[in-house]
Amino acid sequence: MSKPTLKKIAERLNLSVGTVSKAIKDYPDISDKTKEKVKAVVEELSYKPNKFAQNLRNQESKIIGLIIPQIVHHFFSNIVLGVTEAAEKKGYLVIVLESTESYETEMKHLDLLIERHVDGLLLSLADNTIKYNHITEIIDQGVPIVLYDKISKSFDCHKVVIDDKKAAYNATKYLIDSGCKKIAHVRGPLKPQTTVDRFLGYKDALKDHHISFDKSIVFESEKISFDDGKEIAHRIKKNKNIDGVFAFTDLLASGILIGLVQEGVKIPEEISVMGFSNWRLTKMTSPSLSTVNQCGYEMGQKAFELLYEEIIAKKTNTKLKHKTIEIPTELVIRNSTKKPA
Amino acid sequence: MSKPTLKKIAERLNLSVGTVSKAIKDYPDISDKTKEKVKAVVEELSYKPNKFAQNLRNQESKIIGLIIPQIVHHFFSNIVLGVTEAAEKKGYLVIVLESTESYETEMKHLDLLIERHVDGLLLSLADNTIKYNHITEIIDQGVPIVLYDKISKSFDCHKVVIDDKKAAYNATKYLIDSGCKKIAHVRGPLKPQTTVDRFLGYKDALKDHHISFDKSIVFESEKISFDDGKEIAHRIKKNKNIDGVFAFTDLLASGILIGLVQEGVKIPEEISVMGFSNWRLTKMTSPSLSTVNQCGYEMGQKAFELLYEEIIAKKTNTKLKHKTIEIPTELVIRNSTKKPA
DNA sequence: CAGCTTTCCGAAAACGATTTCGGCGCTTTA
DNA sequence: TAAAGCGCCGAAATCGTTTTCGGAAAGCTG
Repeated sequence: MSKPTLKKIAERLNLSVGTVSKAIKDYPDISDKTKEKVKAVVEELSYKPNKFAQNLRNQESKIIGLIIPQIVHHFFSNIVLGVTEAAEKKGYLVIVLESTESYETEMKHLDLLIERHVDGLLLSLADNTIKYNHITEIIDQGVPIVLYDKISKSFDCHKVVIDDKKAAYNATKYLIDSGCKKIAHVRGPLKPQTTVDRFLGYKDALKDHHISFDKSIVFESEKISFDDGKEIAHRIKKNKNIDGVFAFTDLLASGILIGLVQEGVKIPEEISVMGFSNWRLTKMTSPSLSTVNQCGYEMGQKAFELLYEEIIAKKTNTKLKHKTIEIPTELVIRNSTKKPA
Repeated sequence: MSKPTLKKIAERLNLSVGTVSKAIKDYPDISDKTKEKVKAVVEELSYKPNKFAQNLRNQESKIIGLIIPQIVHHFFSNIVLGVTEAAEKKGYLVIVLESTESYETEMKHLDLLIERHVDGLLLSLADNTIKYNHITEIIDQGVPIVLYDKISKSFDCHKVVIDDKKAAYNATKYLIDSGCKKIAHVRGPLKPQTTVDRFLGYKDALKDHHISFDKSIVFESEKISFDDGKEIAHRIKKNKNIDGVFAFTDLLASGILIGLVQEGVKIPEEISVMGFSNWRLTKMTSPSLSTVNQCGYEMGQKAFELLYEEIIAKKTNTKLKHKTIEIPTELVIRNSTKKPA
């Protein structure tokens, strides 16, 4: 009738619960004969150990927490997928919580997860997180944690990142190689590391190819919206010399692209447009948008694998050297950029 | 030092664990004086009850399971968000698992969640799920479950759906009202209820407005891809009379839209295009795509609320009449459709 | 003051699984 | 034959909380 337990199996076989438990887990001090008997009953009743009891006894939940800035976002939902699948393979389930880019909810959700005794945490910092006490506290408590995507160098743990600078460098280089002489950059807000790194990659590429950096054709978008992109497109068009645009992210890039098209600019003949992130929509604009692919799925996988290392290290009481892994990016060339000669 | 427990508080105050527990939970048989003393210590040590022990004792996990066809999808990730936030308000956390539209993984993941003793389940059926034994078993076990989006009428439980038929009716009606005389429909595969319902809504709208149904301008897309849409656009263009298209989903609709534009068709002057779902990208095509908005967030919220009812009903041993809630949709009119006179 | 009700608290039994420790009975060895 | 060894199993503590039941002490009545 009700759920089978060790006790019931034990009573049925005239054994003690301890013996049954050990038989199931193949302890060497149980004879093969009783092991067989026990396993037969286990099979028959399709016994599954009670997770609540296991959790309490073993002091582990086999659950990890994943804090994500916004789930409604192609890149991030891919991360969720990568984490979940990697975790499942090792017998872990995942609780996902949004920080909505807010420091307060980040803290609140971190607390919620700690309260639930998650075995580990995966965290991407909210944009307005500038104090890290809540995180160092967690580390001090000994809870395994891995940072991904938006990280900080202020503390020591495993990290997984996109090499934004290198990716931006390559994107800009591609524009140069395809003949662009005056390449504008549309960047995001000042603070987040990602916007800074992409800007630096852009700058480095110019420098390495002897194109002088021109501050006046670096546009800053505060809101990073599609409409913002359109508005910036207008300003770009006014500057007759610009023949290439590298945008901080696809949302902006697509706004710029559509904006330019609507103003009658020929893409890519007159202006090449390059985005960043490989959002789903980039395939569907016309012309389709060249961009940089960030593999969220892979990032999620790697992040979990590192976390798993931490968890094991904690169990076995070993200290780990913390590393920072870079997930490679790749250019996805579509029709918004000219082909190199 | 280590985590505070009831025992430690009890020892410190020379009380028994039972008393401390009851003091914290404001049992009437504890004097106000001891309650105060206990609560002071609780505050001081910032005691949090151990969830593992609570779970075991109370036989509840305060976790619900959410099975979703594909998380990497605007509509579904909004559902995740709606569920998570509603659950959080009631003290529940959510474990999200993908079925990837496969019957086998749906079963596997359901099992995984049951094993973890989730307090309830939210499920959207995979497309190729045709047997329901695994679900009726769960219902028989007494696990609260609510079906959302892709449901089946084969068994009795709370359900939350979009009224696809009505929504499709309204979308088609809008095309008719704006002057379209020959409206094509691009539908998905035969089986899923959603594609059938949308098709029926389309048909009904034609009938109510005395437009004869023409089987030859109903196109079926097996893969439901952007490229499929483009290919169908080609076929639509060949049929000189078609002046309106209602597509099963935005992905197809955008493929059709872009396909038609590339073939030189003027949108919406020559052909109006209407999508379904209000994907993010619909704002960004040119022209932007008119569509039907499905509010995933709201659906997620409602689904959890119903599940919560079930959970409470189970606790209090009451039987519920099961209902099916319809989440309203709305037309989002952009530039791919003519304005009604 | 006997008998009664309150008021307040403690003991202890759950919830199930895990693991240590010890011990019984049998075999081996000197 | 006594000592030592080994194979096999059980008892019991433990994880931390919840809740029932009972009982001691205090207050109240007639």
